[in-house]
Amino acid sequence: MTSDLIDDSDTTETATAIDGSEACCSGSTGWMDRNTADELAARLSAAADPVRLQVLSIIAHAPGGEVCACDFVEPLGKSQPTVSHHLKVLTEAGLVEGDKRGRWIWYRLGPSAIDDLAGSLGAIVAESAATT
Amino acid sequence: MTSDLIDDSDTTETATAIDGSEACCSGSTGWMDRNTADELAARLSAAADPVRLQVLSIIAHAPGGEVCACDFVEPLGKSQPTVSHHLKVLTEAGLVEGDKRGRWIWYRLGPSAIDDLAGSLGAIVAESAATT
DNA sequence: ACGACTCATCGACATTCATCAATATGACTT
DNA sequence: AAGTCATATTGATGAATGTCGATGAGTCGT
Repeated sequence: MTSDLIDDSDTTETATAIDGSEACCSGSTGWMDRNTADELAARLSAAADPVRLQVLSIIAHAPGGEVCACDFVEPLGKSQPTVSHHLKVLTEAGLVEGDKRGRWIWYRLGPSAIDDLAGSLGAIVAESAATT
Repeated sequence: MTSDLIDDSDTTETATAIDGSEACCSGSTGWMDRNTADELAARLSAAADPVRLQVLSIIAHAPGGEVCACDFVEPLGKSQPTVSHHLKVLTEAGLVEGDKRGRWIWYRLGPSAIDDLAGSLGAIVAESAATT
């Protein structure tokens, strides 16, 4: 096993912070541990849906940056329960926030949540530049 | 319907380029159409998996930016077919590329594919700054 | 208080997906 | 040619997910 062209001892020792402890220098010496991967994957999964991406886009294009929940149903062509479900997923991921004002709920983009997500993605390849 | 506090005529006319034609000014006037959302969601879904994120991270941290396929099995703790499956998904999404050299296949990150993905995500909120 | 309206929840269903064991394919070695 | 090794494919299975109809939980106006 292990192509034997890379003989850096035996594998599996590279993943750090498996026991929950932070990596020493905050930059992390090894590759992404499972806990971090699970967390990032969960946030990415919240965004990796066409309907939810459209929701985010609609909010981003709305004057004032706010959209009433009821105004998603018709443009998306999905039922009200389905839209409600997607808004819940986005909210739990922190990608959007909802303000209940009277009878309506106004949704806006979570503060820098999408940018943070994009940054986390870019950080993976950023490590590559350092190693290469 | 439609909170009637936003009375910009009737909805559903905002989505452009549904018939495949590009938006006029490349900046797109309306929100993301379904085709674009499907495509972005597909690429994001390829990255939205803990095992595949670890694969990307392992490659990014590898000296030379290349990793033999066989060197994923042990660190990931997944079976060889499972790893092969994930590498296929990542390859089809353009996130990684594989070079078959002799008996082994060496994987490296796709050229700027991850950055493009992160950029597409950031572009959503970027539209928001323009509208707000 | 009643009715109308907005949104969330529940139950059900179909689809997709991650995973593995078994097997096939292809490449190098002897 | 036979054997060994690396990777892909197949088939099966259990879990997660997107979707909707029906219903419930609040909120406003009359």
